[in-house]
Amino acid sequence: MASSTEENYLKSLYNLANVQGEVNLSELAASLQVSLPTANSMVKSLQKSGWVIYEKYKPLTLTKEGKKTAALIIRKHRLTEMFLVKVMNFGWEEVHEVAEQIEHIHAPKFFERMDQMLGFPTVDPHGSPIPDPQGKITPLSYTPLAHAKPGQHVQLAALTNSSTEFLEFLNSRKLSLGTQLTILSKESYDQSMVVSYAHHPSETLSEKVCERLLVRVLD
Amino acid sequence: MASSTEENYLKSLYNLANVQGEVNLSELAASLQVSLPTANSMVKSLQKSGWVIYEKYKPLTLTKEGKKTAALIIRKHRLTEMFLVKVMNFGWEEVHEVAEQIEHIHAPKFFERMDQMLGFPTVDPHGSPIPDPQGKITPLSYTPLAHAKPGQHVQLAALTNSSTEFLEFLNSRKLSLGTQLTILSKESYDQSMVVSYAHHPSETLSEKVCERLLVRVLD
DNA sequence: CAAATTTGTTAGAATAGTCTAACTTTGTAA
DNA sequence: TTACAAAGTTAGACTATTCTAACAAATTTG
Ligand SMILES: [Mn+2]
Ligand SMILES: [Mn+2]
Ligand SMILES: [Mn+2]
Ligand SMILES: [Mn+2]
Repeated sequence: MASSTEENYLKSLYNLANVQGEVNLSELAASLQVSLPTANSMVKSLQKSGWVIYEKYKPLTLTKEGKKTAALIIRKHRLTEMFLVKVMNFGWEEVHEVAEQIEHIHAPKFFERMDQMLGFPTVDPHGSPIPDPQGKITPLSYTPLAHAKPGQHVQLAALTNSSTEFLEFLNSRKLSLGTQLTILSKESYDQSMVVSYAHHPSETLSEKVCERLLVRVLD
Repeated sequence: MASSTEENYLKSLYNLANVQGEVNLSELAASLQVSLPTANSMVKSLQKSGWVIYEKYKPLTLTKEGKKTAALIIRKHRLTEMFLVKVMNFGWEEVHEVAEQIEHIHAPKFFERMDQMLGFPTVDPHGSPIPDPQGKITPLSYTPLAHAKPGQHVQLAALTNSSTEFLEFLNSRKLSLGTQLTILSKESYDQSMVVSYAHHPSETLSEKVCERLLVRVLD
């Protein structure tokens, strides 16, 4: 059984895994806000437990078991976030910190019951996919708003970043998942976009924001 | 900030405190299932933190701060149990283990929201009082069923023991909080009682059971 | 390529929480 | 009031998780 600490390491490794599925020790240490030697020693111990493949000076890879364990923690995290938003009426900007703790609760039935009460959701409040009970995850293929063309109609489907500040920015603009946008224009100088949506006839979004908004193209 | 381990020690000290408010180290160690030296060293550290009054070879007492901290953890525990039963449809015999973990979550708003969704309950699913947000607890004054007299009408109000086995026994007899009982007779040989209640014209309850059932006398 | 920089490793130490073995104090009972 | 038992303490050790300082390997740059 993984400790909370180990679970957080596995989760970071899973989330950091890029195309190669490889992660540098430095990235891992930075993401968990621990020193390099701390990450180094934990990685060795995760290897002993069979969750990580590690060779001196080489990048890290999760084993099959490690990936599954990580995915199941992410499942608990995202189900919790959905539960907090849908059942307990939290805002999407308030749920991450609580979920960061509740994901470590060992009580299968607790999460099964959440899942059931929520009607077996497939995405969390930020549009990220919820791994299934076997740890399988269906990656969603949305487009960054930044890639959309003027004149297109799109619907906000997910975010590539769910920091509290970003979520509060979206709240301030009344942007939420499902919001339908029309792209009015794109400024070629700074890649900012002018969009319109319900009660907002013209809103300018910076490139940074447009990169972080994932949309479903409607036409 | 107390660690989960420290919180469990405070909670045990609080629950073990007898009339004098004093607890022996052995009781504490037994209740937490740790060795005597483990409890001894933790007690010293709780003293350093100002939660416990301790002198070599003397019984232990919680400080005012220690009592409040303990009561607030118990509050989280009992609110959680109530939430699991009322909102998430768990049985009263299933909630203790989960609450034992969730009581350590640091997220005031999470518990405030539970409280609100539950309509600010004053007792948990086993009839134990829920401390208020200031850590104040209103002790309930119920009578053990064992003290009731034949002919009396009583209502099941709380339990002095909430072990899974006992709760499953009560489930098997369809006994739950609120059940109204009529005492038919008491066997002077073994102190067992014969009672009747909805759809149960005659049920015999052992002395052990009668001691653990707390009732409100209706007439 | 050699130097500089970044990345990763090792050594050594600290804290929290736990244990067993050995010993001491306190309380009980003959 | 001594003797035994129960309760409590100390010493020493172990694992988990973390750190800083010192050093080494790998990578990038001029
Ligand atoms: Mn999250
Ligand atoms: Mn976490
Ligand atoms: Mn309980
Ligand atoms: Mn607990």
